[in-house]
Amino acid sequence: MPELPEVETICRQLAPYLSGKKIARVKVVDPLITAPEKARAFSRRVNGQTIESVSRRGKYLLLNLKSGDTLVFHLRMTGRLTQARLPIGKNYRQHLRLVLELSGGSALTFHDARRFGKAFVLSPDEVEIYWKKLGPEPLERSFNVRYLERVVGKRTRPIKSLLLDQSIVAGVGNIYADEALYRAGIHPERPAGEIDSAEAKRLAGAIKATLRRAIELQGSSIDTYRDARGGSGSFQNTFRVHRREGKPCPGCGGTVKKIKVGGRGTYFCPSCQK
DNA sequence: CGTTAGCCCTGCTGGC
DNA sequence: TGCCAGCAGGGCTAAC
Repeated sequence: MPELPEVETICRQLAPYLSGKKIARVKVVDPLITAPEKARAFSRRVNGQTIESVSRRGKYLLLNLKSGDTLVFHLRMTGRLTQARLPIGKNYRQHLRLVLELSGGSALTFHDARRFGKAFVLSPDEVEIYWKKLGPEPLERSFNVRYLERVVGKRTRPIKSLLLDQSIVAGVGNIYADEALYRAGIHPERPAGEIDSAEAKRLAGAIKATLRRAIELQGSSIDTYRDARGGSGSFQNTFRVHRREGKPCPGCGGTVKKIKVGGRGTYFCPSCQK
């Protein structure tokens, strides 16, 4: 469930930690994490490489290698990237999936309880193709009212499903879709095409404001999320509706409801969101 | 093309 | 108290 704010937090921490360091050794503890690429092929492309910079695209964390290749991580539900020292301690090995041993005795570890997470390498050509499938970054200018009005078009799917679609906008997940829709006063099941321009304006603003605030608070630490230094975010303390079923809506005092939208647990206030 | 359902995984929750 | 079915969900693919 790490979404844009969580990956951004990790990215900002890892940038100074990893930049300029050399990957001295790769240990693929669980080959499922690099699948379908074989652990050996993965290691060959990463081993000995220098990390030039660290960046983010949507929910993907990117290590830009000197070879021109990009080492891509996706944390999915329970993935964790952590700054570590060598050797990796015994009680640190539960759910350990991948270790990048770095020059100078430091390391980057990848833990993942549910094994949904991914690590893979893309060539410059592949990167270009890959990012084309993703929508704009929600915090950039290109994501605005006009864009939102255009993509809702005459689509019939629920607006929340549209927001979760990474080809529409990159980085919004279940938490921030719920919170942004609440902030915009829009019901998550509203057919996207019914969103008018005033609502589109509110929604674009709500998405940006929600993500910006979440980044300031270093993300939401619910379930297993921790940042690259093992720390917690605090945006979860400001949730208006997400995971607050049965609790009072901070706006009207009514009761927050939980439904399923596109197979995802969805929280909203029936009286504030129309 | 647009949309939806099912699958991958395993720790945790809720019901009995 | 102990057990276990079922839930959680991001992104991909298949199917409609």
